[in-house]
Amino acid sequence: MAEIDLQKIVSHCKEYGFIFPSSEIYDNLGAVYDYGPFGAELKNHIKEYWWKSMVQMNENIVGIDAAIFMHPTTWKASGHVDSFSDPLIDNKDSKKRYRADVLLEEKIDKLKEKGEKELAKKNLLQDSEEEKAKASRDYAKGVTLENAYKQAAEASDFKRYKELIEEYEIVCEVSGTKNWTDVRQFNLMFNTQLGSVSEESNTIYLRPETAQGIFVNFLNVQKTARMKIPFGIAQIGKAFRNEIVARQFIFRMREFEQMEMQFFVRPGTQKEWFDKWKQTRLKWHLALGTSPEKLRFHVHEKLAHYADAAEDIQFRFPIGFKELEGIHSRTDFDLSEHQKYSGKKLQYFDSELNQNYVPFVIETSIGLDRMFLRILSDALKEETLENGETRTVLNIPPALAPIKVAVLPLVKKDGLPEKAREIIDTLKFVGRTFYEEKDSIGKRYRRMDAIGTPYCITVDHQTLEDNTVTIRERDTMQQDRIAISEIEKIVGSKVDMNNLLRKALAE
RNA sequence: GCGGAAGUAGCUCAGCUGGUAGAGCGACAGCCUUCCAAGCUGUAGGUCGCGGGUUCGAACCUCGUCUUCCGCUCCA
Repeated sequence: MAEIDLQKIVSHCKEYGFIFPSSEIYDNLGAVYDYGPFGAELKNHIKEYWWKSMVQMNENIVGIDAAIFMHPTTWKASGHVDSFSDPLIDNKDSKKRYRADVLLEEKIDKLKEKGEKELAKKNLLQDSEEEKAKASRDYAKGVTLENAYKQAAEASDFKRYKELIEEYEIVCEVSGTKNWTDVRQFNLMFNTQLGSVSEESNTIYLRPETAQGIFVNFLNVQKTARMKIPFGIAQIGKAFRNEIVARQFIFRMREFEQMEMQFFVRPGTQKEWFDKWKQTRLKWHLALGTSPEKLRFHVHEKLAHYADAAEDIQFRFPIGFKELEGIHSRTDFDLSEHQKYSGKKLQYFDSELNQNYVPFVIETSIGLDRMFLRILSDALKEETLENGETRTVLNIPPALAPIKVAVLPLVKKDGLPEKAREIIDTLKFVGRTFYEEKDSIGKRYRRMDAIGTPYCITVDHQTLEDNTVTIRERDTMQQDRIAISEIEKIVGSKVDMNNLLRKALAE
C-alpha cells in the first residue's frame, strides 16, 4: 500500500470537496481554510461524537456555548495579555531569534557583575547604587542601561530596544555580530474594536482559547444546573491565534475550533481525576478503530504557568507524532485569577466537607481540525487490488462518514432509476444518502470509496421481480444480496453513532 | 521572521535556445452497457499566482510581491 503523505491528503481534500484554502480566488488567506460539503458533514459528525460522549453520556457534565468576545480583563487574568506577546529580534547572520528584553536584561546583569568584581577589589561593595556607579564605569553603564530599558519597557517602545541593543553593542552569541533586525512584537491574540470607532479603551480580543468562557461562567452554570462537585462543563467553539508560523495544512491554523471540557474537582483529588480522564479520552480515540501504535501519551516537561501536570495525546500524522489533545491539570489558577481580577468569589460550598473552596480543574482540550486531519490521515489509502488496479478509499468510521449510503441503478433504463429513487426515499432517516446513475457501476463504486461512503446499494432487474438488491461494503468490497426491507436495519446499525459511543464507553 | 524550493485546467504534471498553451486522470451531456475507475461521440474549463521591467514579441529572462511546501525558530 502506498504511503500517504500530507500533500496527498491536501489534494484529496481539495478534489473531493472536503477542504478548500480560504478565499482561494484572491490567492488564499494564509493558514485559514474552509470546509466544503463533505468536510462539513465529517466535521459535524466528529463534533457529535465528542459532544454526545462527553455531555449526553455523563450525567455530571453539562455543555455551554460561550461567546467569542469576552471582557478584556479576562485575558489579563488568564495571563494571555502578558505572556502571549514577546518582543523578538533576529540576528541576520546566525538567523537566531532572541527575546529583546532578555538580551537587554542579560547585558545589564553582565555590566553590573563586571562592575562589582572591580569594586570588590577596591572593597567598595557595601556602597549604595550611586556610590557604586561613581566608582565603576561598567557599573555605571549597567545602571544607565537599566534605567533606559525600564523607561522603554514602560512605554512599550521597541524601537528604543533596538537602539539600546546597538548602543550597548550586544552581540549574538552564535555569530558574534551586531547585525540585528528590528524588534517586533508578536501578540498572538487578534484584537478588534468594540463599539464606536477608534476608542482605545474599547479594544477587545478574539479569544485565543475557549476555556476562559467556561471559567467566567463557573458559578452561573454550577448554580443553574445545580451541579455538585465533581462535575464538568464542556463546549465546542472557535478560537483564534495569530501564529507567527502557521503551516502544515489544517494542523496549525489561525482560526480553529476546540472541543474542551473543564472538570471541577475537590483540591487534592486532581491527580486521580487527571489519570481517569487520560484513560477515558484515550478510549474515545481507540473506539474509532485506530491502531494503538498510532496514539501515545506525551508528558510536558515544561509546564505552563497554570498547570501542575500536563500530558498530550499524540497521533502519528504523516508529519510525525503531533499533539492532538491536551489533558491538563490546571489547579485553581484560572478561577483564583478571575476571583482576584473581578472581585467576585468563585467558590464552591462542599456540603460534605462543610467548607468553601476554589475547585481544582482538569481540562481535556482537543483540536477539532486536528481531529479531522487525524481521521483523514488514518482513513485515506491507495490500495492495490488483486487484479493489479489501484483504488483510492477513505475508510472513515461509518458513524463519521459524510454519506452513509449510495443507491445506484445498475443501468439508467428499464425502470431501474425509478426503483432506486423509491428505495432512497426510505433511507432518509439513516443519514445523508446519495443517488447516482451516471457511468459504469464500478466507477460509481470508486467514487463513493473516495469520499468514504460505507455502503452502496445497487438496483438491478432482479430487484423489480423480487425486491432484493446488492449491498456492497466499502472496505471489503464484498457484495451480498439482501431484501430492500433489510437495508435500513443493516446500514443503520453500522452507521449508528450510538454503536460507536457504546464502544467508547465500554469498560 | 530567516534560508531553500515551487506556483501552468478540478487533481497530477509536460511545455526545447523567448514566437501569445498541452497531456493523463477527473467533470458535464449523450450513446452503449446485468456488478468494481471498460468503450464511443461531444462539451466545458487556463488573461500560465499577481504587478512592474527587458524585448518587435514573455509561461519561459529580470525585479518586486503574494501563496504553498521543506528546514530553522516558535508553539498555553
